[in-house]
Formats: sequence, structure tokens, C-alpha cells
Amino acid sequence: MDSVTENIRQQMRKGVLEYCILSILDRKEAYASTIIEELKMANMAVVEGTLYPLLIREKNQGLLAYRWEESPQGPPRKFYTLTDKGRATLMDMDIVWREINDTINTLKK
Amino acid sequence: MDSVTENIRQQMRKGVLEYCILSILDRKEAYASTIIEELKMANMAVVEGTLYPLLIREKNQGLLAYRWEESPQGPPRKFYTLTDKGRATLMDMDIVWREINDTINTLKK
DNA sequence: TACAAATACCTTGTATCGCAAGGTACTATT
DNA sequence: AATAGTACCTTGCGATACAAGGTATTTGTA
Repeated sequence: MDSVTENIRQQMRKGVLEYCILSILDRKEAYASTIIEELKMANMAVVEGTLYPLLIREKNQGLLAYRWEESPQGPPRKFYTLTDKGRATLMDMDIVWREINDTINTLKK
Repeated sequence: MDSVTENIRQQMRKGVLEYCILSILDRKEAYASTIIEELKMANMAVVEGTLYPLLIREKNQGLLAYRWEESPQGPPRKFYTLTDKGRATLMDMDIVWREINDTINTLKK
């Protein structure tokens, strides 16, 4: 794929990244490395410089909470979980996602 | 929906806007007002300040071409069409869109 | 005691993009 | 010639992914 398509791909991925992260944390508590690993397996690789500011942002919005946990090796880990508000927002995102899919289907029919 | 969700909605919509526009122009030649009208009907309203730079960008990338046409009332209209490259890019976008849907489904299963 | 390696969290600077707001220009009507 | 309607375009701003680089903790080894 050429650079134009790469750009589009990046724009599209950008839009759903927060949705992906809330979806991951809806299933289980996780710290940054785990989230990066899950995203990579789902074909949505991100780097640390993307993820950390995003987690901090979502925490500041009240969507996430975290607790520290000792690591068996190295510095402690910051485990994130969804708050009630985070779960409510995730349900809103499900709706938004369905709406956008409807929009695409309308325009392509 | 609260402001957090509104923000997410905007980010998600942002990612698919170019895809929507190429999809519209794949079906028929159109000028700005028509495109805005089609997007509004598909629940993806945008304003002029968003659309014009985007059309210019896509034209500069070689995805779109245009021709002038006299209006029955007022200044002439700029009718856009997809180029061959635009059609090829649209097919790439179809693939990217399907991949992103797969990603979401993977993370939510 | 040092030093290196591994792990983990965070920050800075850059480029892109939607949008609000405002501007320019053409045509028809009064 | 003045106004209204239509159409195209630009400027400034805020949000955000990413590349690159920084800080801090722990463990192993000389």
C-alpha cells in the first residue's frame, strides 16, 4: 500500500484506539506492556509514546483507575482497571461504533 | 452522551471521513454542497471548513479531479470525480476498514 | 562497591487534521 | 447600486499518534 493509504490507515486506527484500550481493560486488569501485547496480537500495534499519554488522559477523565503492583523483576507496574464511568463510556462507544458502521454501509450501498 | 464520549465520537468519525467522501464520489460526480448533504443524511455531518481543505488535499494527492460547471444561480461549481488512483485507494480503504473491524471483533470477543 | 542489563514509566517536539470563524467572489433581484 | 443567495477558500486553534530520548527500579556480575 502506498503512503496515501498508509496515512488513511493511521487516521482510521487513531479513531478507534481508545475504544480498543477500554475494550481490553473491560476484560481484565492490565499494565502497559500487556496492553501493547494485546493490541499487537489484534493487529493494532502501538508504541509506548502513544500509550502512556493515552492512559494518563483516560485516567484524568475518570475512565480508568490504577493500582501499583510489585514486579517479580524490575520496577513496579501500574495496573489499570475500568471505572464505572469507564464502563458506561465503553457502552457509549459501542453505540458510536455501530453508528459509524451504519454510516459506511449507507454510503456504500 | 457526555463530553468524553463526544470527543471519542469525533475522533472515530475523523478517521473515516475521507473514506466516506471517496465512497460518495465513487457513486457520482458531486460538488461540495452535495457532498455535505449526503454526509448529513448518512449521519456524518461536516462543515465547509472541514470539507474544502480535505477535497484540496485529496486532489493534490491525485485521488480526485474536478471540472467547473456553471450554476443556474450563483458562482460556478467545482464538480469532483475519482481518478484511477482514487478508485484504487478506495479499494485499499475497504481492506483497511475490514481489518479494523476484525481488530475490534478480536478484542471484544 | 560499581556497573551493566532488563524492565517500566514518562516527556518533548513534530506533523496531521477537524472545526469555528471569517473572507472573497459571482449572479440575480430589487 | 445595494442586497441576498450561493459557492469556494483561508487562518488559527486544539487534539493526538508517534519518534526519540529521559528517568527510575531491580537483579546479576565483576
